[in-house]
Amino acid sequence: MTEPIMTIREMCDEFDVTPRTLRFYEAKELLFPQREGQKRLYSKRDRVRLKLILRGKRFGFSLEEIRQLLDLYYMDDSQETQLRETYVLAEKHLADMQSQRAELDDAIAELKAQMDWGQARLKQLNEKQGTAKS
Amino acid sequence: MTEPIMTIREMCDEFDVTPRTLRFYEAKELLFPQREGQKRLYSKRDRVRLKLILRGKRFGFSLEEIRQLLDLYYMDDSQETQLRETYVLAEKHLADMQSQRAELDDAIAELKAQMDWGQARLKQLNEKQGTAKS
DNA sequence: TGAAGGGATGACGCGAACGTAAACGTAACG
DNA sequence: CGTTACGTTTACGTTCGCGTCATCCCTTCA
Repeated sequence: MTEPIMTIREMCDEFDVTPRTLRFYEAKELLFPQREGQKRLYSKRDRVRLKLILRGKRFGFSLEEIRQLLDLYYMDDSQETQLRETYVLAEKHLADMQSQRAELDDAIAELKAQMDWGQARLKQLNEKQGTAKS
Repeated sequence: MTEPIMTIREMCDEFDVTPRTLRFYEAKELLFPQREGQKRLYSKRDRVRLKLILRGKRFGFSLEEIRQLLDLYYMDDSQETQLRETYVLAEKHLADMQSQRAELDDAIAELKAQMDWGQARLKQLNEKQGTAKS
């Protein structure tokens, strides 16, 4: 299993990001690595958060949206109101992802149809050339 | 059915974008409205393209990527090489969307699990308060 | 001891995707 | 004939998400 604590460079290698990016996320309060003197040290918690950050980006969420959602995945025994608000936010997030999934399915189906059409056209072109040459 | 030809404002209302955005897309060669004197007039073709543009954005593609893909949906009887290149591009696009779909499924499942956990915590809190008050 | 390597901290830069303001055209309405 | 509404062009401004120096600070190792 991987080390419980990693340097910034190890993080960069594992997640394929630059040091600049990690420091940037920290400045934006999405990550909170511990310090050993000056140096940043990333724990498993940081790795989980970074994974979620990159996933969020992939789905088109802004860093600010992601920041708010991150608490979702580290819900501790906080106040009920806090927990409740987080839950509501999660519901919206879920709804958004589900609708995005539906749209994605549509888009995939449409694209496939277009590609079938294109393939048919290519086949037609090949046949024409084939007969012309023979 | 909606008018075959629309002004810039009608387009904005229908697709919830600003005039600036439509002109910007035109400058980037994603849209090609006809002109009546100075005024832009948008045909059904433009509406189809705009819909695809917005969809592409939703899935995290850049305007430049989208521009290249748009030809897919209006493949005419162009050169074979052109058609073939477009087809290859489409395959990549499709692969990307499919992997995005898979990731999205994972993310949805994880989020649901987290929400179940949160809901259990909330229930627990309510019960405590309930017994305390009774 | 000094030179190299890894990390930290500003600070400025940059491309994408528009926002916004200024200045102009023109068509219709009272 | 003025003004109101809608559209156009030009151009500079803005936010996001980092990239890219320049400079500094330890640590280590020959």
